[in-house]
Amino acid sequence: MPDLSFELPVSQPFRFQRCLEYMTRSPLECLYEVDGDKVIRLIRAEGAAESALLEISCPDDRALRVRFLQGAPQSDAELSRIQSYIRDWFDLERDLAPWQRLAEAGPVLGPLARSMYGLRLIGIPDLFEALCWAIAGQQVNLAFAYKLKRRLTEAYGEAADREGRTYRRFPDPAALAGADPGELQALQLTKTKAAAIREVAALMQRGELSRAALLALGDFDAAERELVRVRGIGPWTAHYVRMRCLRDPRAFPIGDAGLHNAVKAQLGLDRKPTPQELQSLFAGWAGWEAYATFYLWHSLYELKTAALGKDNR
DNA sequence: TACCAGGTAACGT
DNA sequence: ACGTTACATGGT
Repeated sequence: MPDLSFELPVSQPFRFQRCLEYMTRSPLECLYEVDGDKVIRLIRAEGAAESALLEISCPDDRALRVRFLQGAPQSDAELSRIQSYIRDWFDLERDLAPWQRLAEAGPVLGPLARSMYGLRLIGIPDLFEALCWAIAGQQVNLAFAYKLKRRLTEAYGEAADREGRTYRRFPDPAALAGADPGELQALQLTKTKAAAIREVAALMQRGELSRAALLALGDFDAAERELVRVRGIGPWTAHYVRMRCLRDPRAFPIGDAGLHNAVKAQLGLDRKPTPQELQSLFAGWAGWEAYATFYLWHSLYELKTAALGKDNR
């Protein structure tokens, strides 16, 4: 196969390694492989007949280099959709300079914004994957959420092998719309989560719910109202999807337990912050709530790895 | 055993 | 429109 590749430019601030650090936060991740300075992922462009295995690297922090390891786009439209997917995944279109200035200026996020310089809000461009990930993650710790995602993916997703490794794609709605509820519960999803995932799958399969349609509403609050109509999707899940899939910079899952823990740690509180405290804290980052949340989430992970490093010494 | 985890629905007032 | 409560399930 000819060496098919393309580049996607990105403006500063951008540090590919920082993004990879975020992406390796869980050894249980099953939808991509981070190998040193590159990521490998199986992707299917919307409407494409076959999936493509892509390798993404970034030698100079100025442009992502994307190489097709398997499969090739069958048309310009297909190539363009793959490019959009990757721009979306790494939030390449965003001008991060205003965020960097804003965050660095304050006492709470200043140190974080400097140590995480160039970290982009890693997205989940596929709406079905984003919703299922959020639903799986409701009220459970992250490790267990990853296990649920892995079981769903291994049971219902497509796989491709290369050089002795297996790469998987999150299941399509069609695969889960008809899934047996008992079978989903056997994966340790609760009844509520199983039902919510089946409902989302059915809606998407019937074309009654799509990322394009949500974005076409032109208003993230309207998109949220659509999402919340589905039983099993509440405000947290809706904001999570606004943040990581719809790319709403103002998404703000204010009830999130991890966010509470992160704010508690950053402010040195002996208790979790109240909603009022969160509101007034985030008022300082108006317009960038999603990035503030993302950086705070990641600060928790850095705290944990720092603690582990100390134990291992 | 109790409590928590990147919540939600149902039901009170 | 709000505040409370029941619920579900693995991890620590």
